[in-house]
Amino acid sequence: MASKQNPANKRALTHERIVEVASRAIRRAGYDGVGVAGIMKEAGLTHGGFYAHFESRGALLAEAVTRAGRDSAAAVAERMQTRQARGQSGLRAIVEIYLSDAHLSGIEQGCPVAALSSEMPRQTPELLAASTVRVRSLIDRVKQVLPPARQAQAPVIVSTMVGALQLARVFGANAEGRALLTATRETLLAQYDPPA
Amino acid sequence: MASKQNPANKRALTHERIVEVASRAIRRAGYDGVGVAGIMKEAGLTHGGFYAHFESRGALLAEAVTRAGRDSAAAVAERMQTRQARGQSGLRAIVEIYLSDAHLSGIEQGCPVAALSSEMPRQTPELLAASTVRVRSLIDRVKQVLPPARQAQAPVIVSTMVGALQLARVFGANAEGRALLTATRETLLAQYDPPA
DNA sequence: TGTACATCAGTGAACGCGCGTTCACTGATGTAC
DNA sequence: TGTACATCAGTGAACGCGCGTTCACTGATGTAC
Repeated sequence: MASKQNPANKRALTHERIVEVASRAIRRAGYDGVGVAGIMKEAGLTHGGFYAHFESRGALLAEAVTRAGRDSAAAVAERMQTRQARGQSGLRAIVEIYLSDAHLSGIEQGCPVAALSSEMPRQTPELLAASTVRVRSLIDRVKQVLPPARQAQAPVIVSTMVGALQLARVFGANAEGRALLTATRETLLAQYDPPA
Repeated sequence: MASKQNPANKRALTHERIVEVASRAIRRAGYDGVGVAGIMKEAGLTHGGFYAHFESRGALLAEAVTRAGRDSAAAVAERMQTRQARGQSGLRAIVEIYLSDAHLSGIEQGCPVAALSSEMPRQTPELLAASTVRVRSLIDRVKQVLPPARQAQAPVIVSTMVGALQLARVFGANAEGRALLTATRETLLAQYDPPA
Protein backbone atom coordinates (compact mmCIF):
# COMPACT_ATOMS: atom_id res chain seq x y z
CA MET A 1 0.00 0.00 0.00
CA ALA A 2 1.04 3.61 -0.61
CA SER A 3 2.71 5.30 2.32
CA LYS A 4 1.29 8.70 1.27
CA GLN A 5 -2.26 9.88 0.75
CA ASN A 6 -3.45 10.31 -2.79
CA PRO A 7 -4.38 13.93 -3.58
CA ALA A 8 -8.16 13.44 -3.38
CA ASN A 9 -7.74 11.90 0.02
CA LYS A 10 -5.43 14.66 1.21
CA ARG A 11 -7.83 17.29 -0.04
CA ALA A 12 -10.70 15.62 1.79
CA LEU A 13 -8.66 15.43 4.99
CA THR A 14 -7.81 19.13 4.81
CA HIS A 15 -11.44 19.98 4.15
CA GLU A 16 -12.48 17.95 7.15
CA ARG A 17 -9.84 19.57 9.34
CA ILE A 18 -11.13 23.04 8.47
CA VAL A 19 -14.72 22.02 9.18
CA GLU A 20 -13.71 20.46 12.47
CA VAL A 21 -11.87 23.61 13.56
CA ALA A 22 -14.87 25.71 12.51
CA SER A 23 -17.31 23.45 14.33
CA ARG A 24 -15.47 24.16 17.57
CA ALA A 25 -15.08 27.85 16.78
CA ILE A 26 -18.80 28.52 16.19
CA ARG A 27 -19.66 26.91 19.51
CA ARG A 28 -16.95 28.88 21.32
CA ALA A 29 -17.40 32.23 19.60
CA GLY A 30 -20.79 32.16 17.85
CA TYR A 31 -21.59 32.42 14.16
CA ASP A 32 -20.29 35.99 14.07
CA GLY A 33 -17.15 35.21 16.05
CA VAL A 34 -15.75 33.04 13.32
CA GLY A 35 -13.49 34.60 10.68
CA VAL A 36 -12.07 32.90 7.63
CA ALA A 37 -8.50 33.91 8.49
CA GLY A 38 -8.71 32.67 12.07
CA ILE A 39 -10.17 29.32 11.11
CA MET A 40 -7.54 28.72 8.44
CA LYS A 41 -4.76 29.70 10.79
CA GLU A 42 -6.05 27.34 13.48
CA ALA A 43 -6.17 24.62 10.82
CA GLY A 44 -2.52 25.34 9.96
CA LEU A 45 -3.20 26.97 6.60
CA THR A 46 -3.22 30.44 5.07
CA HIS A 47 -6.49 32.17 4.39
CA GLY A 48 -6.08 32.35 0.61
CA GLY A 49 -6.60 28.62 0.23
CA PHE A 50 -10.02 28.77 1.80
CA TYR A 51 -11.90 29.10 -1.46
CA ALA A 52 -10.42 25.93 -2.85
CA HIS A 53 -12.57 24.18 -0.24
CA PHE A 54 -15.68 26.31 0.29
CA GLU A 55 -17.81 28.52 -1.88
CA SER A 56 -18.08 31.11 0.87
CA ARG A 57 -17.76 31.71 4.60
CA GLY A 58 -21.47 30.94 4.92
CA ALA A 59 -21.05 27.57 3.26
CA LEU A 60 -18.37 26.64 5.81
CA LEU A 61 -20.61 27.69 8.70
CA ALA A 62 -23.42 25.47 7.42
CA GLU A 63 -21.03 22.52 7.25
CA ALA A 64 -19.65 23.41 10.66
CA VAL A 65 -22.99 23.43 12.45
CA THR A 66 -23.87 20.10 10.87
CA ARG A 67 -20.56 18.64 11.94
CA ALA A 68 -20.93 20.03 15.46
CA GLY A 69 -24.35 18.45 15.82
CA ARG A 70 -23.23 15.07 14.57
CA ASP A 71 -20.08 14.99 16.68
CA SER A 72 -21.97 16.06 19.76
CA ALA A 73 -24.70 13.48 19.16
CA ALA A 74 -22.09 10.76 18.66
CA ALA A 75 -20.37 11.67 21.93
CA VAL A 76 -23.69 11.57 23.77
CA ALA A 77 -24.55 8.22 22.16
CA GLU A 78 -21.28 6.74 23.31
CA ARG A 79 -21.76 7.85 26.90
CA MET A 80 -25.36 6.66 26.83
CA GLN A 81 -24.29 3.14 25.90
CA THR A 82 -22.19 2.85 29.03
CA ARG A 83 -25.00 4.09 31.22
CA GLN A 84 -27.70 1.97 29.61
CA ALA A 85 -25.49 -1.11 29.93
CA ARG A 86 -25.57 -0.41 33.67
CA GLY A 87 -29.36 -0.41 33.55
CA GLN A 88 -29.97 3.33 33.46
CA SER A 89 -32.96 4.46 31.42
CA GLY A 90 -32.32 6.25 28.14
CA LEU A 91 -34.06 9.39 29.34
CA ARG A 92 -32.09 9.51 32.57
CA ALA A 93 -28.86 9.01 30.65
CA ILE A 94 -29.61 11.84 28.20
CA VAL A 95 -30.70 14.24 30.93
CA GLU A 96 -27.67 13.54 33.11
CA ILE A 97 -25.23 13.80 30.21
CA TYR A 98 -26.78 16.90 28.67
CA LEU A 99 -27.09 18.71 31.98
CA SER A 100 -23.66 17.67 33.28
CA ASP A 101 -20.92 19.92 34.61
CA ALA A 102 -18.77 18.73 31.71
CA HIS A 103 -21.31 20.09 29.23
CA LEU A 104 -21.58 23.35 31.19
CA SER A 105 -17.89 24.06 30.84
CA GLY A 106 -17.23 22.25 27.56
CA ILE A 107 -19.17 24.44 25.18
CA GLU A 108 -16.63 23.89 22.40
CA GLN A 109 -17.31 20.15 22.32
CA GLY A 110 -20.95 20.45 23.31
CA CYS A 111 -24.33 20.67 21.67
CA PRO A 112 -24.50 23.43 19.01
CA VAL A 113 -28.18 24.01 19.75
CA ALA A 114 -27.35 25.06 23.30
CA ALA A 115 -24.38 27.10 22.07
CA LEU A 116 -26.21 28.91 19.29
CA SER A 117 -29.99 28.77 19.42
CA SER A 118 -30.70 32.43 20.11
CA GLU A 119 -28.54 33.36 17.13
CA MET A 120 -30.05 30.85 14.72
CA PRO A 121 -33.09 32.81 13.53
CA ARG A 122 -30.80 35.67 12.44
CA GLN A 123 -28.71 33.62 10.02
CA THR A 124 -29.06 33.31 6.24
CA PRO A 125 -31.73 30.88 5.01
CA GLU A 126 -29.12 28.21 4.21
CA LEU A 127 -27.44 28.45 7.59
CA LEU A 128 -30.77 28.62 9.40
CA ALA A 129 -31.85 25.48 7.54
CA ALA A 130 -28.72 23.57 8.58
CA SER A 131 -29.21 24.80 12.15
CA THR A 132 -32.88 23.83 12.22
CA VAL A 133 -31.92 20.30 11.26
CA ARG A 134 -29.77 20.12 14.40
CA VAL A 135 -32.71 21.22 16.55
CA ARG A 136 -34.99 18.60 15.01
CA SER A 137 -32.34 15.97 15.37
CA LEU A 138 -31.95 16.71 19.09
CA ILE A 139 -35.70 16.54 19.62
CA ASP A 140 -35.88 13.25 17.71
CA ARG A 141 -33.16 11.78 19.86
CA VAL A 142 -35.11 12.59 23.03
CA LYS A 143 -38.27 11.25 21.43
CA GLN A 144 -36.53 7.91 20.97
CA VAL A 145 -36.01 7.46 24.70
CA LEU A 146 -39.60 8.31 25.63
CA PRO A 147 -42.54 5.89 25.72
CA PRO A 148 -45.00 6.52 22.85
CA ALA A 149 -47.53 8.20 25.12
CA ARG A 150 -44.97 10.82 26.12
CA GLN A 151 -43.19 11.48 22.83
CA ALA A 152 -45.14 14.70 22.30
CA GLN A 153 -43.23 16.04 25.31
CA ALA A 154 -39.86 15.76 23.58
CA PRO A 155 -39.79 19.39 22.35
CA VAL A 156 -40.64 20.64 25.83
CA ILE A 157 -37.93 18.50 27.45
CA VAL A 158 -35.38 19.73 24.91
CA SER A 159 -36.49 23.32 25.54
CA THR A 160 -35.88 22.85 29.24
CA MET A 161 -32.44 21.28 28.75
CA VAL A 162 -31.29 23.86 26.21
CA GLY A 163 -32.61 26.78 28.26
CA ALA A 164 -31.07 25.50 31.49
CA LEU A 165 -27.67 24.96 29.93
CA GLN A 166 -27.70 28.44 28.42
CA LEU A 167 -28.73 30.17 31.62
CA ALA A 168 -26.21 28.12 33.60
CA ARG A 169 -23.51 29.31 31.19
CA VAL A 170 -24.59 32.90 31.76
CA PHE A 171 -24.05 32.34 35.48
CA GLY A 172 -20.77 30.55 34.77
CA ALA A 173 -19.16 27.21 35.58
CA ASN A 174 -19.50 27.88 39.31
CA ALA A 175 -21.81 26.92 42.16
CA GLU A 176 -24.70 28.98 40.80
CA GLY A 177 -24.47 27.54 37.30
CA ARG A 178 -24.13 23.99 38.59
CA ALA A 179 -27.07 24.46 40.94
CA LEU A 180 -29.30 25.42 38.03
CA LEU A 181 -28.30 22.23 36.21
CA THR A 182 -28.87 20.09 39.29
CA ALA A 183 -32.32 21.54 39.90
CA THR A 184 -33.22 21.00 36.26
CA ARG A 185 -32.02 17.38 36.27
CA GLU A 186 -34.05 16.66 39.38
CA THR A 187 -37.19 18.27 37.99
CA LEU A 188 -36.99 16.46 34.68
CA LEU A 189 -36.18 13.09 36.20
CA ALA A 190 -38.90 13.38 38.83
CA GLN A 191 -41.40 14.03 36.11
CA TYR A 192 -40.23 11.70 33.34
CA ASP A 193 -38.16 9.01 35.05
CA PRO A 194 -39.31 8.73 38.66
CA PRO A 195 -37.39 6.24 40.84
CA ALA A 196 -39.37 2.96 40.81
CA MET B 1 -43.58 77.50 31.48
CA ALA B 2 -40.95 77.24 28.74
CA SER B 3 -42.19 75.91 25.42
CA LYS B 4 -38.78 74.37 24.68
CA GLN B 5 -36.72 71.84 26.55
CA ASN B 6 -33.73 73.10 28.43
CA PRO B 7 -30.45 71.67 27.08
CA ALA B 8 -29.95 69.13 29.87
CA ASN B 9 -33.39 67.76 29.23
CA LYS B 10 -32.88 67.64 25.49
CA ARG B 11 -29.61 65.85 25.95
CA ALA B 12 -31.26 63.28 28.21
CA LEU B 13 -34.06 62.73 25.72
CA THR B 14 -31.60 62.14 22.90
CA HIS B 15 -29.61 59.74 25.07
CA GLU B 16 -32.78 57.84 25.87
CA ARG B 17 -33.82 57.73 22.23
CA ILE B 18 -30.49 56.16 21.24
CA VAL B 19 -30.75 53.58 24.03
CA GLU B 20 -34.31 52.76 23.05
CA VAL B 21 -33.33 52.23 19.41
CA ALA B 22 -30.39 50.08 20.51
CA SER B 23 -32.55 48.04 22.88
CA ARG B 24 -34.72 47.02 19.93
CA ALA B 25 -31.73 46.49 17.65
CA ILE B 26 -29.91 44.05 19.96
CA ARG B 27 -33.02 41.94 20.26
CA ARG B 28 -33.59 41.98 16.51
CA ALA B 29 -29.98 41.57 15.36
CA GLY B 30 -27.97 40.34 18.35
CA TYR B 31 -25.11 42.03 20.17
CA ASP B 32 -22.91 41.72 17.08
CA GLY B 33 -25.60 42.93 14.69
CA VAL B 34 -25.62 46.40 16.18
CA GLY B 35 -23.35 49.06 14.70
CA VAL B 36 -22.86 52.58 16.01
CA ALA B 37 -23.65 54.16 12.64
CA GLY B 38 -26.85 52.19 12.16
CA ILE B 39 -28.17 52.96 15.62
CA MET B 40 -27.46 56.67 15.28
CA LYS B 41 -29.08 56.78 11.86
CA GLU B 42 -32.19 55.02 13.18
CA ALA B 43 -32.26 57.57 16.00
CA GLY B 44 -32.13 60.39 13.42
CA LEU B 45 -28.56 61.45 14.17
CA THR B 46 -25.13 61.19 12.59
CA HIS B 47 -22.60 58.74 13.97
CA GLY B 48 -20.06 61.34 15.05
CA GLY B 49 -22.23 62.52 17.89
CA PHE B 50 -22.31 59.12 19.49
CA TYR B 51 -19.40 59.74 21.83
CA ALA B 52 -21.06 62.77 23.35
CA HIS B 53 -23.47 60.24 24.89
CA PHE B 54 -21.54 57.01 25.42
CA GLU B 55 -18.01 56.11 26.30
CA SER B 56 -17.98 53.27 23.79
CA ARG B 57 -20.16 50.95 21.77
CA GLY B 58 -19.95 48.44 24.62
CA ALA B 59 -21.29 50.97 27.10
CA LEU B 60 -24.33 51.55 24.90
CA LEU B 61 -24.97 47.81 24.62
CA ALA B 62 -24.93 47.45 28.39
CA GLU B 63 -27.47 50.25 28.73
CA ALA B 64 -29.50 48.75 25.90
CA VAL B 65 -29.83 45.29 27.44
CA THR B 66 -30.85 46.84 30.75
CA ARG B 67 -33.42 48.99 29.03
CA ALA B 68 -34.73 46.03 27.02
CA GLY B 69 -35.19 43.97 30.18
CA ARG B 70 -36.99 46.74 32.04
CA ASP B 71 -39.29 47.62 29.15
CA SER B 72 -40.10 43.99 28.54
CA ALA B 73 -40.80 43.38 32.23
CA ALA B 74 -43.02 46.46 32.37
CA ALA B 75 -45.03 45.27 29.38
CA VAL B 76 -45.48 41.85 30.97
CA ALA B 77 -46.50 43.44 34.27
CA GLU B 78 -49.15 45.50 32.56
CA ARG B 79 -50.66 42.52 30.79
CA MET B 80 -50.51 40.48 33.99
CA GLN B 81 -52.60 43.05 35.85
CA THR B 82 -55.46 42.65 33.40
CA ARG B 83 -55.33 38.88 33.66
CA GLN B 84 -55.02 38.77 37.42
CA ALA B 85 -57.96 41.19 37.73
CA ARG B 86 -59.95 38.53 35.89
CA GLY B 87 -58.88 36.00 38.52
CA GLN B 88 -56.08 34.31 36.57
CA SER B 89 -53.14 33.10 38.69
CA GLY B 90 -49.86 34.99 38.41
CA LEU B 91 -48.04 31.93 37.14
CA ARG B 92 -50.63 31.20 34.48
CA ALA B 93 -50.52 34.83 33.38
CA ILE B 94 -46.73 34.85 33.05
CA VAL B 95 -46.62 31.53 31.21
CA GLU B 96 -49.36 32.51 28.77
CA ILE B 97 -47.87 35.94 28.10
CA TYR B 98 -44.27 34.75 27.77
CA LEU B 99 -45.18 31.81 25.56
CA SER B 100 -47.66 33.74 23.40
CA ASP B 101 -47.72 34.02 19.62
CA ALA B 102 -47.12 37.74 20.05
CA HIS B 103 -43.86 37.07 21.88
CA LEU B 104 -42.85 34.49 19.26
CA SER B 105 -43.08 37.03 16.45
CA GLY B 106 -42.29 40.18 18.41
CA ILE B 107 -38.66 39.57 19.27
CA GLU B 108 -37.85 43.29 18.99
CA GLN B 109 -40.21 44.17 21.84
CA GLY B 110 -39.72 40.91 23.71
CA CYS B 111 -37.58 39.51 26.48
CA PRO B 112 -33.85 40.12 25.90
CA VAL B 113 -32.98 36.88 27.72
CA ALA B 114 -34.87 34.87 25.12
CA ALA B 115 -33.40 36.98 22.33
CA LEU B 116 -29.79 36.83 23.49
CA SER B 117 -29.01 34.17 26.08
CA SER B 118 -26.75 31.96 23.98
CA GLU B 119 -24.65 35.01 23.11
CA MET B 120 -24.38 36.37 26.64
CA PRO B 121 -21.42 34.31 27.92
CA ARG B 122 -19.31 35.57 25.00
CA GLN B 123 -19.64 39.27 25.82
CA THR B 124 -17.21 41.51 27.71
CA PRO B 125 -17.39 41.31 31.51
CA GLU B 126 -19.38 44.57 31.76
CA LEU B 127 -21.92 43.51 29.15
CA LEU B 128 -22.16 40.00 30.59
CA ALA B 129 -22.81 41.52 34.01
CA ALA B 130 -25.64 43.71 32.71
CA SER B 131 -27.05 40.69 30.88
CA THR B 132 -26.83 38.43 33.93
CA VAL B 133 -28.88 40.95 35.88
CA ARG B 134 -31.67 40.53 33.32
CA VAL B 135 -31.60 36.75 33.78
CA ARG B 136 -31.77 37.06 37.56
CA SER B 137 -34.55 39.61 37.29
CA LEU B 138 -36.63 37.27 35.12
CA ILE B 139 -36.12 34.39 37.55
CA ASP B 140 -37.07 36.63 40.47
CA ARG B 141 -40.26 37.68 38.73
CA VAL B 142 -41.30 34.05 38.29
CA LYS B 143 -40.34 33.32 41.89
CA GLN B 144 -42.80 35.98 43.01
CA VAL B 145 -45.77 34.17 41.50
CA LEU B 146 -44.85 30.78 43.00
CA PRO B 147 -45.83 29.55 46.46
CA PRO B 148 -42.84 29.43 48.85
CA ALA B 149 -42.55 25.65 48.60
CA ARG B 150 -42.04 25.87 44.83
CA GLN B 151 -39.85 28.93 44.51
CA ALA B 152 -36.75 26.80 44.00
CA GLN B 153 -38.34 25.76 40.70
CA ALA B 154 -38.25 29.27 39.28
CA PRO B 155 -34.93 28.83 37.44
CA VAL B 156 -36.19 25.61 35.86
CA ILE B 157 -39.45 27.22 34.76
CA VAL B 158 -37.55 30.14 33.25
CA SER B 159 -35.20 27.72 31.49
CA THR B 160 -38.18 25.99 29.94
CA MET B 161 -39.82 29.22 28.82
CA VAL B 162 -36.63 30.71 27.40
CA GLY B 163 -35.65 27.48 25.64
CA ALA B 164 -39.10 26.97 24.17
CA LEU B 165 -39.32 30.50 22.83
CA GLN B 166 -35.88 30.21 21.25
CA LEU B 167 -36.56 26.87 19.61
CA ALA B 168 -39.98 28.09 18.42
CA ARG B 169 -38.22 31.05 16.80
CA VAL B 170 -35.85 28.69 15.04
CA PHE B 171 -38.87 26.92 13.58
CA GLY B 172 -40.47 30.27 12.77
CA ALA B 173 -43.75 32.04 13.48
CA ASN B 174 -45.71 29.23 11.85
CA ALA B 175 -47.69 26.17 12.90
CA GLU B 176 -44.61 24.30 14.07
CA GLY B 177 -43.31 27.16 16.18
CA ARG B 178 -46.72 27.85 17.68
CA ALA B 179 -47.21 24.15 18.45
CA LEU B 180 -44.02 24.12 20.49
CA LEU B 181 -45.26 27.07 22.52
CA THR B 182 -48.67 25.48 23.04
CA ALA B 183 -47.17 22.19 24.22
CA THR B 184 -44.87 24.05 26.59
CA ARG B 185 -47.68 26.15 28.04
CA GLU B 186 -49.76 23.03 28.66
CA THR B 187 -46.90 21.17 30.29
CA LEU B 188 -45.97 24.03 32.60
CA LEU B 189 -49.54 24.83 33.57
CA ALA B 190 -50.41 21.18 34.20
CA GLN B 191 -47.46 20.94 36.54
CA TYR B 192 -47.53 24.31 38.29
CA ASP B 193 -51.07 25.61 37.92
CA PRO B 194 -53.41 22.64 37.44
CA PRO B 195 -57.10 23.49 36.85
CA ALA B 196 -58.88 23.26 40.18
C1' DT C 1 13.01 3.20 -14.90
C1' DG C 2 13.37 7.94 -16.41
C1' DT C 3 11.68 12.26 -18.28
C1' DA C 4 8.24 15.86 -19.57
C1' DC C 5 4.02 17.61 -18.77
C1' DA C 6 -0.56 18.54 -16.37
C1' DT C 7 -3.05 19.18 -12.23
C1' DC C 8 -4.37 21.62 -8.33
C1' DA C 9 -4.01 22.40 -3.06
C1' DG C 10 -2.08 25.87 -0.90
C1' DT C 11 0.57 30.67 -0.63
C1' DG C 12 0.67 35.48 0.12
C1' DA C 13 -0.22 40.06 -1.60
C1' DA C 14 -3.92 42.90 -2.72
C1' DC C 15 -8.82 44.62 -3.23
C1' DG C 16 -12.93 47.11 -1.51
C1' DC C 17 -15.72 47.72 2.35
C1' DG C 18 -17.72 48.67 6.82
C1' DC C 19 -16.48 49.05 11.37
C1' DG C 20 -15.43 51.85 15.96
C1' DT C 21 -13.40 55.89 17.07
C1' DT C 22 -11.43 60.77 16.70
C1' DC C 23 -11.62 65.53 15.86
C1' DA C 24 -12.11 70.25 14.08
C1' DC C 25 -15.99 72.66 13.37
C1' DT C 26 -21.02 74.57 13.55
C1' DG C 27 -24.84 76.70 15.32
C1' DA C 28 -28.51 76.86 18.63
C1' DT C 29 -29.19 78.09 23.29
C1' DG C 30 -28.21 79.96 28.10
C1' DT C 31 -25.75 83.45 30.85
C1' DA C 32 -23.55 87.91 32.15
C1' DC C 33 -23.82 92.57 32.11
C1' DT D 1 -34.33 94.92 26.49
C1' DG D 2 -30.11 94.31 23.92
C1' DT D 3 -25.44 92.69 23.10
C1' DA D 4 -21.28 89.74 23.66
C1' DC D 5 -19.62 85.68 25.10
C1' DA D 6 -19.50 80.66 26.68
C1' DT D 7 -21.26 76.13 26.31
C1' DC D 8 -21.91 71.92 24.14
C1' DA D 9 -25.03 68.60 21.34
C1' DG D 10 -24.56 67.34 17.02
C1' DT D 11 -22.10 67.31 12.10
C1' DG D 12 -19.30 65.22 8.73
C1' DA D 13 -14.73 64.06 7.13
C1' DA D 14 -11.06 61.19 8.26
C1' DC D 15 -8.26 57.51 10.68
C1' DG D 16 -6.64 52.71 11.21
C1' DC D 17 -8.09 48.13 11.20
C1' DG D 18 -9.92 43.61 10.21
C1' DC D 19 -13.03 41.47 7.35
C1' DG D 20 -14.44 38.33 3.10
C1' DT D 21 -12.90 37.61 -1.24
C1' DT D 22 -9.79 37.50 -5.49
C1' DC D 23 -5.87 36.21 -8.04
C1' DA D 24 -1.27 35.32 -9.96
C1' DC D 25 1.87 32.19 -8.60
C1' DT D 26 4.36 27.93 -6.45
C1' DG D 27 5.62 23.43 -5.87
C1' DA D 28 4.44 18.75 -4.76
C1' DT D 29 2.35 14.91 -6.87
C1' DG D 30 0.16 11.89 -10.54
C1' DT D 31 0.09 10.59 -15.46
C1' DA D 32 1.78 9.69 -20.22
C1' DC D 33 5.13 7.81 -22.91
